[in-house]
Amino acid sequence: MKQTDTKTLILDVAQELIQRLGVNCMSYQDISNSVGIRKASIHTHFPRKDDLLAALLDRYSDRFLRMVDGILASSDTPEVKLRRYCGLFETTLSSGDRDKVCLCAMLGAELKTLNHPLVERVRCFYEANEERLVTLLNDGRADGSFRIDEDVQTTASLIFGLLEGGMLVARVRGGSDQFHQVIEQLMQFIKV
Amino acid sequence: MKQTDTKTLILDVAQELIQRLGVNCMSYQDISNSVGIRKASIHTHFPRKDDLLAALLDRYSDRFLRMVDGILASSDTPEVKLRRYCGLFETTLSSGDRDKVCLCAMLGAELKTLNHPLVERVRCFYEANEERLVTLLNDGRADGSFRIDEDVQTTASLIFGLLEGGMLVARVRGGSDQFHQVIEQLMQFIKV
DNA sequence: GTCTATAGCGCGATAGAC
DNA sequence: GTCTATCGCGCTATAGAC
Repeated sequence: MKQTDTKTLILDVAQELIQRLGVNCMSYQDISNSVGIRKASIHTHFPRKDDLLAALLDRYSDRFLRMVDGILASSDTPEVKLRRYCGLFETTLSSGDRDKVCLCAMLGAELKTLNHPLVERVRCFYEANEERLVTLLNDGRADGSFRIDEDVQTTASLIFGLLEGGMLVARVRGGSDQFHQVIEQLMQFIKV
Repeated sequence: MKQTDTKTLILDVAQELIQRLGVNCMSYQDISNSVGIRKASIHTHFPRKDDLLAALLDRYSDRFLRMVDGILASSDTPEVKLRRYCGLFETTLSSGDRDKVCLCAMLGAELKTLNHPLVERVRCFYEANEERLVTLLNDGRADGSFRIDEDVQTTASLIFGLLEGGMLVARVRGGSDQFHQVIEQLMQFIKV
């Protein structure tokens, strides 16, 4: 049973700050205050800010996609699987101070301020999610639970865009409650 | 015939910078370089940065909602009106360097870094848009062109969330082409 | 690995001449 | 209204002691 090391604590705090404020309002000083370490010491673990962001994105992407794959591998029906997938985004929005969005939603919005290696990571996260959605939608179409016309990829883009982008909008209006209803209506559109 | 004054030029450049990079990467120095004026002179027109942002949001909101009201007041069918409304967002994404999003989409993402008077303006923009959408959807339901179940307000939130939030996601994947297809599929969901 | 100290830069904002 | 000059701050990053 290993205790949480400093590196992990730094990543935890950085992630929370970005999810709330954005990458350009997350500073080594802010992390320093929360972790209880001097800001110069952070450079021991992550020499440059891009190193920290790359490590953070890799960790986040791994964790998130592992949860998604867990859902896909379950024995649930496609409809339940899709609901559970949407639930991942709902949980992010409603957890803690209720003002956190997906890490890659914030980074996507601030994409033009990121360096190339980070841009690629965000893009990969989006693509990986849409790939999983395509699989899920095809399964649901095969067993007759979803009514999807021709272009499954576009439907996947629609769903992901609504979840990932819509949570940024939902936060402005004040809530995960409204976000939940929107997702429910999306399900009605897709269900046969 | 009045020529474009400095104040307008400053707002134009500031808007472009925010739509591309976000509010926290828009500086008086950047504006200075593009407008061809020293950065100290900008304070003559907008003493504090929040003054500039407030004026910018008011101008943007007025212009955008005037276009929306123009669409609503036209003699088009509800379906055409909705397509034209979606077109406003498509145009933003495909104009210029193809990497601009709605001003209030960026500000919504960075909401937690804004001061209260600005937060209210973003919130009002969202509400005003959803109000117009509710009207449009009710019209379409009345004349039988839209098949919407019970909760028109939720459908409006869904559409606005997909347009406003989805354009942030679409920009990452590379395009207004994909965004256009997503909107087309949304129309298929809504049409009777 | 953590600390103190500091370099070097960009930022928003102000003062005062023209 | 625009300019030059400057202040004070926060930022990323580095150097060197412990």
